[in-house]
Amino acid sequence: MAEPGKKALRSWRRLEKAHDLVSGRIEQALKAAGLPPLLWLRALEELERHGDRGPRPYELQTALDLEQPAVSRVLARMAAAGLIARRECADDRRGWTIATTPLGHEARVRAAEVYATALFAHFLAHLGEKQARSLDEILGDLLDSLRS
Amino acid sequence: MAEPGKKALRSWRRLEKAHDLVSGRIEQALKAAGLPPLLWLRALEELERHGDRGPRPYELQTALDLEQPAVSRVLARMAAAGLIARRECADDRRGWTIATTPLGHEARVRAAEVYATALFAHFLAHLGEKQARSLDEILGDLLDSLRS
DNA sequence: TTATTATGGATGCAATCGCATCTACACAGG
DNA sequence: CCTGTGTAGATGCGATTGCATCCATAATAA
Repeated sequence: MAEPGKKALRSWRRLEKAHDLVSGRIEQALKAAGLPPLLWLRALEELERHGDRGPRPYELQTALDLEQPAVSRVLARMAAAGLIARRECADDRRGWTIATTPLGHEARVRAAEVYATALFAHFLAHLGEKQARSLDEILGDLLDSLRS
Repeated sequence: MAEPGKKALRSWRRLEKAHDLVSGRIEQALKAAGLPPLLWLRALEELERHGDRGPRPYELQTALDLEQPAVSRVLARMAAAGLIARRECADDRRGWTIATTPLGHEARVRAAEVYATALFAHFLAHLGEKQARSLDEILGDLLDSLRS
């Protein structure tokens, strides 16, 4: 193939920079509001999605795309903070199921709000309708291609 | 303003994921080749750009977009690895100028090669010419808007 | 049953980062 | 010359991560 082209190379640098800037600002907004980091929000959202019987840690691993030790520690911290609770798992005594506490639910609601606001302020507000659609499509194709 | 729109929201998720996937793979390629991480490569490239009289640490800070302590430590590690050398700064005895060693130069060349190959394999090869141009433009506008 | 292997989770260790702080030198003003 | 303020860098601390390892239980097979 011919030279990658400067535009293409530059697009990667820009993607990196945009990611760093936006996620940095969102993280900062959460911290400023006295809320847990994005990762915890993701975990709480994933819990909520599971209905009555909370998921097992290993299920979160794929959903959050983390290494197993990372999951173990995040959950330990969240439990220590009172946002989740360990529930005995009847059919497998090695593991446990994750239950959201009322405190955890409240944190999730507030964090989601702050997150949405920050994401809008630091990303969505800077994109036109057409640009957003185009970006979504290009990145969707890219991800498909990367995973195949 | 109206609802952000699902496409727009999704585009952020996708940008995050694409960034994580691609940078993860590049980092992995460097490690597999026994080479230092991306950050070191960035630093070495920045040094090369400076010509004869190497830059001061604080100059790298803005170029690499790092916190000051991070710069201090990266440079300490790179010096320990023999890739750079501290040179006394005649006109300011608080600081020093950074000099690339032959070893550092060689590492930069090899890392740049691996980096380019990995970036192509894990990013550029998955983008069409038109998509790359569009991505570059959208992200360029976004960054301009974010920084203003 | 018992031995083997696989799997869910936890933990020890080294490396790294953000934040606050600290030291040393520079550059004023008096 | 001396004192106060600013700036270049380094360092201590707590938090987090990746990697390897370890423990306990499950599942399978002999």
